[in-house]
Amino acid sequence: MVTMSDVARLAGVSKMTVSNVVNNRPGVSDPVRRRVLEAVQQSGYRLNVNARTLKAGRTGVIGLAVPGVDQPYFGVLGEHVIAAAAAKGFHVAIEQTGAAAEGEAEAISQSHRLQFDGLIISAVILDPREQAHAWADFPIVMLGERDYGQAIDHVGMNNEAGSRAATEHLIERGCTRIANVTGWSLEGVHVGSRRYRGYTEALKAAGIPVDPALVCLSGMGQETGRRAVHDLHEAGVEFDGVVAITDSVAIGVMRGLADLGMRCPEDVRVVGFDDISVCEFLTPSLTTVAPGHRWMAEKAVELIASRLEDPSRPPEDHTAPYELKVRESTR
Amino acid sequence: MVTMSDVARLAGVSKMTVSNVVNNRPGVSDPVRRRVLEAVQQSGYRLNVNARTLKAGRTGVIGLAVPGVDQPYFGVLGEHVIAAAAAKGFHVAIEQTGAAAEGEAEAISQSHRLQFDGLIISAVILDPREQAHAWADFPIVMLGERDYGQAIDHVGMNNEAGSRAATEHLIERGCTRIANVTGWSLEGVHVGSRRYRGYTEALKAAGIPVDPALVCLSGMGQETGRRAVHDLHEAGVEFDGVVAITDSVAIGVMRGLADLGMRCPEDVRVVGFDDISVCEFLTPSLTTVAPGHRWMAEKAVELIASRLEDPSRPPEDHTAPYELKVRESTR
DNA sequence: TTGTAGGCGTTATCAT
DNA sequence: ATGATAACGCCTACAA
Repeated sequence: MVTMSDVARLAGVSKMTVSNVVNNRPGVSDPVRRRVLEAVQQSGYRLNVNARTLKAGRTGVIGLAVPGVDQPYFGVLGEHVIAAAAAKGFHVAIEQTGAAAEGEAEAISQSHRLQFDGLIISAVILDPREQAHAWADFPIVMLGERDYGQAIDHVGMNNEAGSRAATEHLIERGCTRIANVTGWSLEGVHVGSRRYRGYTEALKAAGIPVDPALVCLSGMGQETGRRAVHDLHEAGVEFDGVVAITDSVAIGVMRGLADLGMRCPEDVRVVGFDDISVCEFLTPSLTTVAPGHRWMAEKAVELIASRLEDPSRPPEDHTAPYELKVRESTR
Repeated sequence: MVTMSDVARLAGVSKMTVSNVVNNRPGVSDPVRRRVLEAVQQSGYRLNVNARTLKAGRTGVIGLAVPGVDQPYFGVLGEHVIAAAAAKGFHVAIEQTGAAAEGEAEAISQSHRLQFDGLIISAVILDPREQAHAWADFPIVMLGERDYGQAIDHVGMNNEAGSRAATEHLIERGCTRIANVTGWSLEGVHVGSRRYRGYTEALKAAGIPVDPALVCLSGMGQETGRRAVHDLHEAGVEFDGVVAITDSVAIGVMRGLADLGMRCPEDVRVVGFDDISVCEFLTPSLTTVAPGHRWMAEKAVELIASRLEDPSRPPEDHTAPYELKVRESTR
């Protein structure tokens, strides 16, 4: 490996001067600078970031813990986090939690404080307050939920408002029997319960009673959406609209409708959440709530960076703007 | 930050003994070991991986350079690479190249050799041979293409055979006017030209002439697939089957067909490539070539690991098994 | 079994 | 403007 010392010898200067040139610091005369750059070229020298960060006490790597990058939503999120981090000179190491509590706890407490300058975590299961002891002044940004009691940096989206807007939209379109195909549970604070709340608020505001038969606890995947529709059908439940917890679930729902010969949007209107890129190209294209991925990613990286600069800064809580994208599935 | 010295002082031993205990090395008496572990507990000491790897010259991080994790195919690939790497004790840092030559060259030559133990790169544009000088004995695995002249470790899929199987399948189904919606160019060695070749082979074997009017150079996204269908239609070209270069393109194609009131599979049969998870849930579900993501990911990580152990090992070239998944779009 | 010395590649600090 | 020195936290090699 070519080191600064090698370059220094080659250029006939000291290590320090090489360091100054390589890092574009002032206080080096033009001739010397030229000589050093030439030596760098010749030797093929590359800065050893590891050594640099050892000195700085930083690694330059931000961890991003998500359930799985194979899920389109997290893929898109990852894309934006990587871009935002790159803009600030950070690399991103992606950790997969498998949407399991152990995976998430692992991601937080295990080895990360050792390798990463900060962690952006999209916790699905874990209540991070339970893990508070594990990180103590290590920069963590929670993504996707709120209600962490201001104890921790957080970037969320407005789940209630988004879900409520989606439901109101269906009501405006004339739906009266609107199903909510949501996550695993309505208890606690998580995506499912939040979005369910938005759903019920919209119904109540419109004077429509909440019918438990229309609420499907299904999970979060495509297959679960499909099964939910089959279940509703088999139970003889009538419905003319579906608010799905995510686009993936909505896609499953649309597929389930097709299985049963129900047309979308003529018989049943469907709205999703996330605005993954395939939505626009489905037939029918899928109406959805776009949660401002880029906005969230940039804010999250910003929070990590600012906490590194000032570890004592009080926690901040940000909420991304959302937008309802109306497409054919609710025409 | 708590260092080994701190722990050593606390336990009343030397740094070295702490190091030995922390790394589970033999040659430490039980009482001392216990005392050290206690001190570690009390102080909250964590090993500084950075310092260790500065010494060892390794970081334990493998880079994965892909066009973008927001593309479903690369999301799935990333998922498997991360899992395979984790099984061998590596972290994965994902780099995005944006499918641009600069991005790819950057990913290879710029700073990575400094941070990563190896790089798995899915090069879309770049011919890596042109960059050969840039890495010299840095473990790189090329993903997705072949014909790198055995100069470099490579894990590919059988693009020709897969595409040929897809085309043959359409022929068997009775299609006679089969379009190929492919990448940017038919020249050179890349996914587009490879799969185009498989397409032509199948046609020739069946005695069907290759009609240039049926070959659409469109790009790689959903939108480009849709536009290709519109273009064919506007040009008055008749077709009853489409071999799309990727599932994303195929999804665009299906959407384009819907735009124009053409039914799939009744009027036009469509087959994709990649087997991204949404295929199964589309209406109609999409027939596609599954390229063995997991197999490729595991092999790639294996190659990095083995090259780290033996840098002089000759380059290997592996080809993943593929499988045609027949679904409704070609019924 | 335990400790000491030296160095990995870089940078901050202080001299020159 | 440039250089010498001493860290950063750990590990290898050797000494005790």
